Amino acid sequence: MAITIDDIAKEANVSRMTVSRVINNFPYVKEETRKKINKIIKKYNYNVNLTAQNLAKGTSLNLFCLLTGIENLFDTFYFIQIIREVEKHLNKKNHMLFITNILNMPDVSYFNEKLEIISNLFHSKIIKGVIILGAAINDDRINYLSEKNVKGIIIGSKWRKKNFGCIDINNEEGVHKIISHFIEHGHKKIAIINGPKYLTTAIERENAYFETLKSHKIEIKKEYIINGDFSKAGGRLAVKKILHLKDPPTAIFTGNDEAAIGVYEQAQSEGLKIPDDISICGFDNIEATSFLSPGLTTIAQPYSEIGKFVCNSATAGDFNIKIEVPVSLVERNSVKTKK
Amino acid sequence: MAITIDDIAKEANVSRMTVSRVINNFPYVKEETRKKINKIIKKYNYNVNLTAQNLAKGTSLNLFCLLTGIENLFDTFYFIQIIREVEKHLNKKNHMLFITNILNMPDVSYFNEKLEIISNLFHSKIIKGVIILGAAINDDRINYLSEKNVKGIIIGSKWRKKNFGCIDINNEEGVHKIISHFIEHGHKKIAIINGPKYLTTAIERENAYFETLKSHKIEIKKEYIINGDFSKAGGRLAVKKILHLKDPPTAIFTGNDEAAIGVYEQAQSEGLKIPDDISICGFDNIEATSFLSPGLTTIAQPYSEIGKFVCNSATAGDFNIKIEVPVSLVERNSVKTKK
DNA sequence: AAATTTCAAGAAAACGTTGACATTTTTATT
DNA sequence: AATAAAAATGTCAACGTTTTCTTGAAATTT
Repeated sequence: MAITIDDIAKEANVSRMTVSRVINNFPYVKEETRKKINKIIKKYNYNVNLTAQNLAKGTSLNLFCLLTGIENLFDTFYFIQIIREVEKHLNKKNHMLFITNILNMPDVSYFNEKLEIISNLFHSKIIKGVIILGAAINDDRINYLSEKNVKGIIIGSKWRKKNFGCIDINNEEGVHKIISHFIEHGHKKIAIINGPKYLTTAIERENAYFETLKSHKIEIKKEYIINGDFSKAGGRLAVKKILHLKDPPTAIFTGNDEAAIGVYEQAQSEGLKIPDDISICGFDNIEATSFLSPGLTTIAQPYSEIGKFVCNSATAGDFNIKIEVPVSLVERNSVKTKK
Repeated sequence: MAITIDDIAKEANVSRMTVSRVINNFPYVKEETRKKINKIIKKYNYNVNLTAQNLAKGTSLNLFCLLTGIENLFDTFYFIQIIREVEKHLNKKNHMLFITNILNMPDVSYFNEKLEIISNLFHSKIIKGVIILGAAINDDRINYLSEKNVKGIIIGSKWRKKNFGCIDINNEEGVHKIISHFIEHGHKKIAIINGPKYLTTAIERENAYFETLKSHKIEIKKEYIINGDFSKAGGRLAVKKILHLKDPPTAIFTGNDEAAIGVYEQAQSEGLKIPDDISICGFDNIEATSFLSPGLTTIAQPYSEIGKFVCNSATAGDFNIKIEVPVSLVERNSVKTKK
């Protein structure tokens, strides 16, 4: 049906091989012949068959599959920052990113089917590897792929699995910077809205909160630890609880920026002024917080750098990495000195 | 390197063909042989080579590529609703959706390279078709792909191109419902914050605004037509302008929901009460507006239905469609009767 | 018991390319 | 002009499957 290399060869009165050389820009083709062949290729709108090419060459296409779960609108805020940067760097290396959506729920129909396809695409060298965002501890998707010897990189998790490298930020460092920032501003009553325990991110941030307070000899109060889920709704709920305490905190560290958005909304809707009545710090520096007023002080993830690491490792086909990148404090206006 | 069908055949002491029959679940293999072969396949973790399979069969993988431009955070709000539904329906038919990000900017580096890859993937039967979201009039990406005889579907645009079908909502109907809704509530001073002229969506909505006002014999005021860009910032800016009019409108139709978010923010930050001081209607019913208070009255796109149409057409390989789906008014609390 | 049908399996070619090697043509050197 | 070197092109097998055709054995019918 479609035009093949043989059709072009016949029309040009040359062997198939000469056409192949032209396609692949190889030397040893007379300029005149090259031009003639190129003209015919244009004329017939011929496309190399990547399938045949791949089979013959034994090489892989420069495609990566980024696995994510975009059901949750707000996860998307974080994912999108990473995706943009990973993509930017991959583009530079002439690689292409495909995003696909598979929730971490093995009982959802098509869970196995889709992962099976990914596995097959990988082993058939159609995709070079998988990049996963938002992986939980014991993530079922990764377990499945790892078992099938699919290789890839996990972004934003310390949980590790055979065949998968991982890259994550230094959460301890970030939390330390936040808590120190609060303390420097005279705060001692510091609450935390933590995240779900199936994320290493949440665990690390919570533990670092404990450690830092301890090292500053500040008493850890149970009432100041609010179980959240890194969601906006969780942020709102947490504020409602905290406000009714006899001795409310003066500062809140929300485990991520999304929860901070909820905190802002609830606090402001209850007539509280930020930062006068309550100081807040987030974590992640997602673009979506740029709409908050006053500006949210938070920890910036080096998105671009993460993208670069992922890209280098992925394009080199070296998935056996474990990288931790540093973070920085972005001071805006949500923290005020306590008198 | 990787295990092939021949390796399995040799180990099982059968011909390659028998293994192939087992892989494809064909008859005429003794149950005993089948079991033996399956065991060996498991043992070696053998995967069919899709590349070879595709070449031999001449078939296509069940993959679709959804092309979008997620640079803009807010476009994402709309895209994600569509993507979710398209995907849901494709899953049901055992097809898989890959999302990839290419901005409609031909001068951006890698523009051609990436589109060329997509074209090749299509012609090599690795992807079955392309689905495009957020296409502009004369969209460069579509022009490129269409020229290369890549087939696909354009969602949310009336602009048509060879090899591409399109599916869109009835914008006239939606606008008519909004304006009528305003008028029924006693409003006659109705402003519009329109969208960029390179989107058929924006043009249709604006034209329908004129038509509907005319048919109701309401004078069209130039000051009530604000040039926006379907963005939140545009919404804010528009409100600033409108407030300083000597004779301000009592109702605002924002061309989409995103702009409505901006309108809410600006209006509320200036102390205006919605809907008491100003009534507002959006368009699209994106999930992100669920956070607005009071709830935004808007036009709901039948996302699920759109997804179904796209899916049916795509899986059938019939891209020669032109579908328009009806919309409905979702009444919430952003419109009040004018006394 | 012979003839027919069904079942189980294999052999060879094909899918559209490229890699390794071989051959022919052109150019440069003596 | 003969020879060597370089350039241009061609041949054939290979990549890992499936399709089509063939063969032999087993089961069924006559």
